Amino acid sequence: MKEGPDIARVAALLGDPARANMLTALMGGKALTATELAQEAGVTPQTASSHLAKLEAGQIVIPRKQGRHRYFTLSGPDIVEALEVMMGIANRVGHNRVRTGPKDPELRRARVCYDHLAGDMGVALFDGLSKRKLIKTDLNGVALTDAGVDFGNGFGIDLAALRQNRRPLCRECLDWSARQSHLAGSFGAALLDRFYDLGWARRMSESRIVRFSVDGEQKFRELVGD
Amino acid sequence: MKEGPDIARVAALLGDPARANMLTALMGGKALTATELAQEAGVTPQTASSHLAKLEAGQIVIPRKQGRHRYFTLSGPDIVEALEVMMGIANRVGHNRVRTGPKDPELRRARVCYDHLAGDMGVALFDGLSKRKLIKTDLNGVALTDAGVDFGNGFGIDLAALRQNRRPLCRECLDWSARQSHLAGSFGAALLDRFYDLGWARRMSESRIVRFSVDGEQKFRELVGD
DNA sequence: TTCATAGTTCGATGCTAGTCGAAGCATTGA
DNA sequence: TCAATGCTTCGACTAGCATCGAACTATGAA
Repeated sequence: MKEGPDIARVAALLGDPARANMLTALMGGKALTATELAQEAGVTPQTASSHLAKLEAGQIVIPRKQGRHRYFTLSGPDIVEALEVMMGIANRVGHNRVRTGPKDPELRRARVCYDHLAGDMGVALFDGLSKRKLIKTDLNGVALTDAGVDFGNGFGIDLAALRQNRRPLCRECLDWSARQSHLAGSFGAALLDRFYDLGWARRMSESRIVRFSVDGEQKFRELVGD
Repeated sequence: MKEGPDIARVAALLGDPARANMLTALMGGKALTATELAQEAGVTPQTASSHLAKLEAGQIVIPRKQGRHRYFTLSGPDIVEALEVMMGIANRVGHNRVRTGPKDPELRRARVCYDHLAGDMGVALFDGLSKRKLIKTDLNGVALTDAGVDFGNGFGIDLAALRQNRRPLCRECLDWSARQSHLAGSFGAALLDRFYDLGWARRMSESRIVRFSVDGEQKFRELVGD
């Protein structure tokens, strides 16, 4: 190939299993150390180090030095978007991982995936909104229905503002614990924010766990029509 | 890696330069034969055949047999989306190709890129809309401004309908001939459709060339504020 | 039938990239 | 100063994969 890489270079960086595992781990939004990423990817620290060097050189991740740790984060929302789209493709064509997800039951139940709700409750949210016909899925993906727009506005979400953003309102994100879809996109993120604001749930510090209050979970169940 | 591939498998398929070239060629929306794709990728037919077999096995492309030709198309809009996102990333981090694009001057000037306008006129459209402040670019990408919404509706585009779709309204797509951005997304596609409807331009059959009428080009120039 | 074209399969080659063990820095804490 | 921890560099091994020449199949045309 005389012509340089371009897409191929980016895709190749995401195309190694170890690196892909690291990047999906980083989708949680939390900065992780090199050692943590090595564990996530299931490789030795040496190997991880070489992968991280490549990802850094390709500007897929950015490192931040703190004491004797190096914390890594994704270099931008476009990386998350790329990972989400490819998860969708992998899901569509049936390339599914054997991996069943985290062991921690709280993590399996409700956690943050980048900026939206994942885990069993994330899946329940997606299914509930579908059943109530507030979102609909077709060949192209997920979209808000008219009823969904009314619902969103009534729930305190400024849909007009969200639409200003390029980011799609709704997107399917494959849940790596439940292996079903949950709701991503700016609307998915806004919903989680409202859950926080309404006091239904709060994010545990230093972790991806989202913990619902008893009252909040009750309200959540009503919302998803349980 | 004990855990299976998932994203990595998809990304790896897009991560080879020859395959990436083929796929970008297919973004034009036109079905291409194996030989044409071999030329696009700059490899021998044998090599192309092996790549196409992989892409087919990974369900990235779908083949259609016709006479003694095999025509390939992308397996879905999500593939286009993935390619677009990765083009955006490659552009952001400065992984640009040396390749300067097609030689045919008509192709360089105005052509279809999947379903929107590319080439010099595509770039002019993007720049013109930016200059008139109908679209704005920020960290997250491109979005319609309020003025842009008014413009779109006035130009005969049903923005409300477009928003029903999950596909982002606006997206930057890196132009491989001009090496600058042109406007993709559902709004970009709708604009090109309007150009057709208004008789400003028409798509040449069996080619990606978009040919503007004299009058149409005049109107187009006014539109982009030249 | 004969020839030309489109495409694939096979086999050989050569290169790249992922992997890890061992050793080397660097930072922190005692 | 010494030890422990986090991370990287070096070197060696291996496997996989892209690549192409050559031969083969299939479709279509003369």
